Amino acid sequence: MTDTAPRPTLEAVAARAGVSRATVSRVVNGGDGVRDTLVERVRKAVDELGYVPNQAARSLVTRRHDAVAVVVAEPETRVFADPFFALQLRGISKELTAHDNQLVLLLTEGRDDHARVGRYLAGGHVDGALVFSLHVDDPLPELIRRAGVPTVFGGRPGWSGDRRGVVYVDSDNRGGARDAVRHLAGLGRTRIAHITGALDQTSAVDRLDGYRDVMVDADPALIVEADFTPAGGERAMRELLDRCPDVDAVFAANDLTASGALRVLREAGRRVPDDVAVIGFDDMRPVAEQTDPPLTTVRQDIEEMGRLMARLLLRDLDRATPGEGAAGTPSGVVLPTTLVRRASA
Amino acid sequence: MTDTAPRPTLEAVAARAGVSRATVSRVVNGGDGVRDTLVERVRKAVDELGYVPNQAARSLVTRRHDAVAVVVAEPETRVFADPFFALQLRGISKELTAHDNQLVLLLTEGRDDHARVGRYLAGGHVDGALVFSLHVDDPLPELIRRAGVPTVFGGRPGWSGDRRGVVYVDSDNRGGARDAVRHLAGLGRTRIAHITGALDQTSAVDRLDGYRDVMVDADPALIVEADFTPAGGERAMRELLDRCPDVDAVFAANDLTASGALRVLREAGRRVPDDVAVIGFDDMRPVAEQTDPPLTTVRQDIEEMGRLMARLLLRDLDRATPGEGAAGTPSGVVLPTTLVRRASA
DNA sequence: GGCCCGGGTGAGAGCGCTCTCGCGCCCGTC
DNA sequence: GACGGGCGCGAGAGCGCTCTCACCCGGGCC
Repeated sequence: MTDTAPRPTLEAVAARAGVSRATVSRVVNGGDGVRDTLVERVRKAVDELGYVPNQAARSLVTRRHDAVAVVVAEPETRVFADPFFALQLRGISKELTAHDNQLVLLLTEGRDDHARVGRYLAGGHVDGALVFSLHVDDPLPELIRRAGVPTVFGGRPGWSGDRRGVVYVDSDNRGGARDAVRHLAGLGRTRIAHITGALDQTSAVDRLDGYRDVMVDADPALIVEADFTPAGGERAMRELLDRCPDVDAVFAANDLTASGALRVLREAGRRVPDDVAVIGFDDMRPVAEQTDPPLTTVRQDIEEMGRLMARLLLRDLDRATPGEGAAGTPSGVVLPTTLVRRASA
Repeated sequence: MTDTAPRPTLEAVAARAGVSRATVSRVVNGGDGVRDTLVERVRKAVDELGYVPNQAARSLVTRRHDAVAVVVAEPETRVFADPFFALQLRGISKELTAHDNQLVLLLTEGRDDHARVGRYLAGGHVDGALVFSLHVDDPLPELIRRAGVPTVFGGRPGWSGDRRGVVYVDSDNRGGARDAVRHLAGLGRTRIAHITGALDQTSAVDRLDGYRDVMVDADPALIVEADFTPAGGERAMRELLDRCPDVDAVFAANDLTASGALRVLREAGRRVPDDVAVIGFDDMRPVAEQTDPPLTTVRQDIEEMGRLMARLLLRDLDRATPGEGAAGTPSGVVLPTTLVRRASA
């Protein structure tokens, strides 16, 4: 089966159907303005020959690629530590597939790669880009702006540059955090602590803000900075127990952090939730369901985030004029979160 | 910044450098056989104009795309439940990037999608494919064979079709399983059980085989089938305790399964590792390190698997004649595993 | 019955690149 | 100093497609 049978061209189909290349082209691209009998004949020829349009030739003239780049910053290790990434990708993929677009994945690794990505995007190989850029100092957004490629960001971008026309999709980190803390307060807890995420990411900042929204005049000692990792959660929890032995609830910036905190609490002989109630964030199933006790946490619809990002981008691409006259475009879409009650709070 | 400045073409660069298109093309593609002074002039013009070659035009004539498809079967939920997928992708991405190849991600969702993937691959949009196809009855391999696209599989393909010339990369599931079981035996355990994975996947079958290699005349009651999930692990462990209350060690097909088993053991009041030693497989960090006690497990170098797959494919693509005369091609490459000792065994 | 209008079709010009040729020039050789 | 061999370069064709434009033909109108 290694016959390198030359793939049939438009020309071949045209010859077989007894029409011109132009007519075949019309049929292949929708078939408007072609007599039914001819459409039929051409379709038949296409089938018989197993004709598949040459995308390269098509792109050359249309300047359309029907391909979208998904850019993921690797340092975003969080992205690799949990199924977040996979789920988001799944949402994106579904949406793109439904619109016959391909997904070109660009994983970046440190600073050097930014240039590569910038070059690639500027090179006009794809029609648009979906970018996950959650760091505050990320140079990527600026590069992308310069490349002039329609883009939707995943997560509220935290950089300081020109923000006009920036489109992003995020979950309601702040609202979710508020719900979590309110839930703890509703349980009668009064010494509610917060272990933050890495504060160079907007999601961590937003969750902290949500906590503060509810705990308006919280004891500053109840806020400990961590980094979204279990080890960070352990460290923070130890510090917390040391500083505020009377702590009776902890809202952790994510489930991994919560799992670390949980371990330290157990070691310290504190019962969860009786002595200390704990809530996480993300609803990372493999973690949240396996902790002891299972973790109460804030769920976000990750797959839907991906879908939405893709949908927004495609809508943008379909607008004939990619000019930024798109006044109707919302610059940010925020998806709701829900509190998932398990045993830890 | 929405200036749709027409991207410079070879022609433009040629004009600016005062040479012909052909010369610019030569320089852009390596610059052999061009005088240094001219190379210099052309490079300068390229920089000044910010010239980026039009990939579509290039592909049209070279029939090369410098792009590789990565096909992941979605039903492979396992792939989404752990960082396996992300890590493998990372390895693949690194290797492809190093060779200036793009990564086109194809996520399939049920049967209907197979046709889509087949069409895409047959459409000659990519130079090759990396396919994760771990199911026994998967129709994908056959489709791919017919598409005539150079392909490397991730995981030993389990299908029953024509196997000649099939290239795959796998970890040494069988050897790793042997190591795990031998370790348990070395601890003096005699009633060593095995909770299998989903046996329609070759990895599960191979791990079971490895167990059997060591436990040549194992009590069949010690083998319980599960499905790679924590819930499956719980169910299997309960059954096991019921059937063989004297069980003193468990080798679980993966870490998730082990975590489920661990929970049941704790509920049943069995101490780990004192009463029952437990070993997992995969070294899925977020799980293996968070269990109580931390899980002894078999680690595989997942990222390296990805790299290797990409490397094999690229090597294949570089061979001018893609004909299957490649007698030197190993049909399968198996990566070693290592036992990671933690507290559970 | 001639004219015009319009829908359906085909001819042909490119899109931006690569690659084959062939020409010219410089060097080495006798 | 004439000649042959190569190396460096440019001209030009063509990859497979889209899209504009002009053509043809039938029907409605005056």
